[in-house]
Amino acid sequence: MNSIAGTGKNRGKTAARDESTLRAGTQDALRNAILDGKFKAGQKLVERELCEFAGASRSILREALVSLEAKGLIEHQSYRGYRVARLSARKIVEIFELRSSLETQAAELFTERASDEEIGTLNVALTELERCVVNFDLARMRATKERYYDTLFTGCRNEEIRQALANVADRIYYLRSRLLLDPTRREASLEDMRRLTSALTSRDRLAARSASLAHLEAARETVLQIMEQDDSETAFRAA
Amino acid sequence: MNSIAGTGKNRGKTAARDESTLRAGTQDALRNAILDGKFKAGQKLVERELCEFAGASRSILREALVSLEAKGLIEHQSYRGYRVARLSARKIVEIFELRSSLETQAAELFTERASDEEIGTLNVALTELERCVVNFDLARMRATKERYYDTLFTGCRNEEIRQALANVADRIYYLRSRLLLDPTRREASLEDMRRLTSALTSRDRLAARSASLAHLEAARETVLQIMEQDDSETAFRAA
DNA sequence: TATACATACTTTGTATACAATTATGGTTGT
DNA sequence: ACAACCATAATTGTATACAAAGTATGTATA
Repeated sequence: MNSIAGTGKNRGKTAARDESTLRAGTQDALRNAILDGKFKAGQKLVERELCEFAGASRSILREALVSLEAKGLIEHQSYRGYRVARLSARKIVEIFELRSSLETQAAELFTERASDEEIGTLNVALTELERCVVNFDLARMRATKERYYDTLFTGCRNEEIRQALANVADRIYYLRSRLLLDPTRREASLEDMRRLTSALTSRDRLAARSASLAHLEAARETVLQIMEQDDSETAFRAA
Repeated sequence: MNSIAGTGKNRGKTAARDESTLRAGTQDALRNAILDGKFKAGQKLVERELCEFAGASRSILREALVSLEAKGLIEHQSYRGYRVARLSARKIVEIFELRSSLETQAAELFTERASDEEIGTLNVALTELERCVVNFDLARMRATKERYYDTLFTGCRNEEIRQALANVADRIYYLRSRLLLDPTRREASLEDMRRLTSALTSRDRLAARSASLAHLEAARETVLQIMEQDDSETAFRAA
């Protein structure tokens, strides 16, 4: 009946998408629910309930599910339906390796293709980031970091890589807040980004590559630590 | 009606997939039709006709289409339906850069994780490849090359990267035959693979990276040449 | 306790209807 | 002949009902 998708209830938290069709809106509503943790990892997704939640008919809902499955956000088993994707420690490592490979390539390409304006944007964002760290302004920090990476991934002038990175980001989105909050990491991360920014600004391809690699390696280590921490029980189970 | 999907008519040409549900079978049938060139780039895909072709109902068919769209094999426009994805020269370059990034990462990881058996398999495949080139046995060459890369992508022990590479391969599948046929490229390519295999065998990460990069760069150049060649008209149009 | 069975529920697939939008082809006016 | 315009057909988007197949669950029985 009444369509929730695209009518405001599920807007604003994460990026707005193409909601020109009901399917796109439904898909976006589900995606947001997953990213926001409304649907938790491993949770069973029952079609009937989702129809109600999204205000969509079954046809539309199922198409949305198929698309989300293709993007790796949910899993499917025959006659057992869909559930929110669960990430084992191994899977997370794999995704980080994938991300590493893409992000490093993006950084390299950026040095050759980005406009001077984009380089300027990076530096502005970095400066703002420094302020945020000092002021413990996490919300602004989050937004600024997003702006920084948006610029980086746009500046590499490769839509395929940008898309793939966006997908990867969605899949490990739920780790983000804890990564940002990690106190030991915060200063080191900033230093990494200073190095990266400097390399990108001077358009030094090799330096950009190595800075990017170092940053990602450090992030990966932090994630693994976090995971060991709450490894004992919840959330993470092998597929 | 009678379901064609998964009943033999569309089997054998390309890899067998999960056909446990009709949807999976339908999706696979369409994918094969696209890879085999039965549906050509840019061709309009009319739902009613596809239903008949795949022997599936419209609901199932549309789900299959949604999935193929997510994988980048077909494009969609609202109220204008689906068509087989068209690749502009720019898009091909982007995909090659994506592939480059993934494949070099795979090669690097292979040097650290592959079993000695896998390294053996690579060397056997390489030897066989040499023979194929001498004998102009293109069919066997194709199969052997597939075996080589399967081994490489499995040996890197990263399912995410393997999957992403499989996707990329699908999207540029139709270029493959022409790449293999290129006479100037064939010897050079073999030399590239000798270098790569040697680096992988000695588990030399850096050498593997640079060999992989060189190989991909050469392949990219060849593709661009081929494209300029038949650039004048058919097939390739900007999105 | 363990097995078998009955039952309810979920998923999968089909068919159908109708609305929304686009494509097509012809008519008209110039 | 040619352009704008309109009526109609074709296609896609959305919704719903129903049947078939498989899964999950709980109960009775050995």
